[in-house]
Amino acid sequence: MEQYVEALKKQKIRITPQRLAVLRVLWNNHRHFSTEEVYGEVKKDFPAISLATVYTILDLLKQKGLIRELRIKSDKTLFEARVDMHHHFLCRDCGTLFDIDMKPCAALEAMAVDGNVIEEAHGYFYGVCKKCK
Amino acid sequence: MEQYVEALKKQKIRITPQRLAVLRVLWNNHRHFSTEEVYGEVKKDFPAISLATVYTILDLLKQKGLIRELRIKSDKTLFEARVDMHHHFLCRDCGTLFDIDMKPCAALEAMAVDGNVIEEAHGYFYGVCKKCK
DNA sequence: TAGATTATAATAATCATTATTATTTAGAAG
DNA sequence: CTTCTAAATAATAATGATTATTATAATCTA
Ligand SMILES: [Mn+2]
Ligand SMILES: [Mn+2]
Ligand SMILES: [Zn+2]
Ligand SMILES: [Zn+2]
Repeated sequence: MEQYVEALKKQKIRITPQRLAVLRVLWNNHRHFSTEEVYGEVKKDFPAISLATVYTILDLLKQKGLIRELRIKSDKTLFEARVDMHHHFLCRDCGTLFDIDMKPCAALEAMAVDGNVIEEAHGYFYGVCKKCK
Repeated sequence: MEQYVEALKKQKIRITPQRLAVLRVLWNNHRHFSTEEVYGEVKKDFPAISLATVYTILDLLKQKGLIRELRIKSDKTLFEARVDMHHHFLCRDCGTLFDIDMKPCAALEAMAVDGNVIEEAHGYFYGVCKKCK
């Protein structure tokens, strides 16, 4: 309860029940959520919340670095609690989406050496997972 | 002229002026195109073409592996002629999008060893390019 | 050259996301 | 604790990229 308040205060974000609820959903479930899914979860405890508000809050939390945005599935944007660098694998058979932890890739170093500044790196892998194979 | 026909035949795709025109745009310009941009280019030589047709053709060419699809910019899908593995950098200042050539990352090997089959790998990098820095 | 199959053009529909705005709320100041 | 102002929310409309529909036209096989 208090950890969410702390996190928002640290980013100088006003404390509202809606924001706490959204943050709680993502931090309590280490999965990848679409906006609609977050909306569905939050509504359980907060039936009056508006979908537009969920969109706004997710965008805010992303800007402040409290959550991360994903664009691996064609249509919908996804969000997750993990903000450390990791990548994603999407199985084209079962549709499962899972995290991939990897060491900093050599390519990143090369870019930096070349003079560019990399602030974000997303590795999106598509294929067939070991279960489906 | 003949190379486009060859490419389509090899994939058992019916030859139509519209398909040749779309393929020509991408193969003659090594850039990243939105669907609207392809549409604009094709219309110069083919004023009667429909935007919906361009969407359909781009999807077909992608399925057949003749072109590649990109989803690094938030809203619009991009397409390009290069189908070999390479990655992309998007500068948040000037908006420039450029290719990054890199050796197969160690992460790919790790995935394969773990039993998954990777069919596609997209590295999306966001930051500030050397010009803007 | 004919005829079945497939593609195109025109247009409507979809649907995720964003914009708008009246109302409500958070939090600072007294 | 109460007041006040800036900011947030709810409700809803608008946007815009993509997809679906369908009548017409073109491809290509035999
Ligand atoms: Mn993840
Ligand atoms: Mn490229
Ligand atoms: Zn699978
Ligand atoms: Zn730049």
